[in-house]
Amino acid sequence: MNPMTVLRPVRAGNAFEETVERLLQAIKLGVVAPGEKLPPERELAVQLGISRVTLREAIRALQESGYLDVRRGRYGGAFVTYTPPPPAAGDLRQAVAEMGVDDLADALTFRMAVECGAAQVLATSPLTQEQRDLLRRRLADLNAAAPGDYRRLDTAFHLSIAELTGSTLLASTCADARLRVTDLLNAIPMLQVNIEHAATQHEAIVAAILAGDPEAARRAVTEHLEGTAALLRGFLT
Amino acid sequence: MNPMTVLRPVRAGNAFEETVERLLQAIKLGVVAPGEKLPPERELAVQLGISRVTLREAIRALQESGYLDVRRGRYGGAFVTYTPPPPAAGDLRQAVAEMGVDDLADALTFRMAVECGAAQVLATSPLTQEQRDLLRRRLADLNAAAPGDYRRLDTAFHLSIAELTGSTLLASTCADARLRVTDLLNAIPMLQVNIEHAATQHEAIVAAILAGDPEAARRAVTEHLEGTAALLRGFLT
DNA sequence: GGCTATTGGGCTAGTGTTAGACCATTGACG
DNA sequence: CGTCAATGGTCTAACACTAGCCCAATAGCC
Repeated sequence: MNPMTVLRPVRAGNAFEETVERLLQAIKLGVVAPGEKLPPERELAVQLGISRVTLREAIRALQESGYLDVRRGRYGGAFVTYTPPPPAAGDLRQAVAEMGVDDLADALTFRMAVECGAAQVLATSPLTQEQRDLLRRRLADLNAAAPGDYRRLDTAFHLSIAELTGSTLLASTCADARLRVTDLLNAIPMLQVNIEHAATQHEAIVAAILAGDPEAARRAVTEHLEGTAALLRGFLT
Repeated sequence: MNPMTVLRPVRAGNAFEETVERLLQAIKLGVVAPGEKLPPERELAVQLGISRVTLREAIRALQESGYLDVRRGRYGGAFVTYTPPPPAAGDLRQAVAEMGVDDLADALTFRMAVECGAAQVLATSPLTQEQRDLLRRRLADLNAAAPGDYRRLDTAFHLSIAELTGSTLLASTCADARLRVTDLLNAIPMLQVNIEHAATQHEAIVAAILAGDPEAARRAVTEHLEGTAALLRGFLT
């Protein structure tokens, strides 16, 4: 048993760095959509389990980087100004290079495993009508998405699969996995063909889950993610 | 998208607590077997990314709890004294009660998803002869295990599946998932029937992976874990 | 039997983090 | 047009954590 698997760093960095990372997650994944604001500092600090001082440092850093617009007074707050930049040629190659070959392979493998696992588990669970409706609604939202909202709603759709399993651990892990490839996904131009192709695959995933067919669910998710993974791996020359 | 999924606590506790937890993982999972010693403090502190002072506090706590025997001087170190206690009647019920119903369900779901995902991914990958041999060796070790070594080698076998995918993230996640049910597994008496049953299932998992059949791998892991999960869920009354 | 490399034990000065209190600003509402 | 509740901005004292240094014990080796 490889000791590095468990005797790895206890903390990824200091509290400030981890907080910046976490807020960036919320922004980039669209948990807090552009134009919306983060919860009040006092509340958010409690949720994140850190002091308000540290939280404020992180917020200031994001403000200076142009992700947030902070306004004082009642009805004020930290408003999200970030919108994913439209991908330009060369962005993808650069994003892959920044990430590093090993980390990319790791991230893709990780995502494949946890998302397939989540879909399989959900397909095995008995679902309430409410849960079925939620899943279908997320899919419908995605299919009706305006171009600027597509990535965010795509994330929401994928994450809702993990969230519906009822496992907080699994949902967090899927969010983490997704985040590790967000910058790469944002660097891929959205072509109409691809969106239509993805829509078909999303339908297959939902159908398999609702039919309670774990194998079909697993296969549909694999196929869906493999498309992106293959594209990105193409840059691992 | 549920904000709680991403706006959750940044840190599980202070550095001391997290370190104790991590070392306990290494000990309970058998990463450091009974009688062996942890790496030297200076080295371990670097690996864990914490100061030696904090590490020493954690080690002292584990020493006082009877997990470690610390000896000074050259050839000294922190030796593992802990061996999993033989399960007694009532232990399981108590362990389940300590954990809490929701956390147990969460942990079981989580483990099911990530281990199935790992097995599926590994079955999809092209494996070198070396990797095939390692997997078979781990299985053989487990089958030849003395009673006192069974759990540790079982853990090693399960984790090697995730490690062989080459994804550090996935391996860590599986280790984490396994740990969350370790205390429960230790409270289950090991019956010869169960061991034989498990051995058959382990063979099926390895066979599916070596055959490159992701679906069979997924099904075999599901079946294997479902046995334990069903048993534990029986205490969720 | 002494030497010495390796290891745990302990100290200190400096930095990171927290909790809590109080101040400043803002915009809706009466 | 003033009030006020909600929010960001700031300060301080206490605590946690770190890096680096030196001391103490131990077991093997010559």
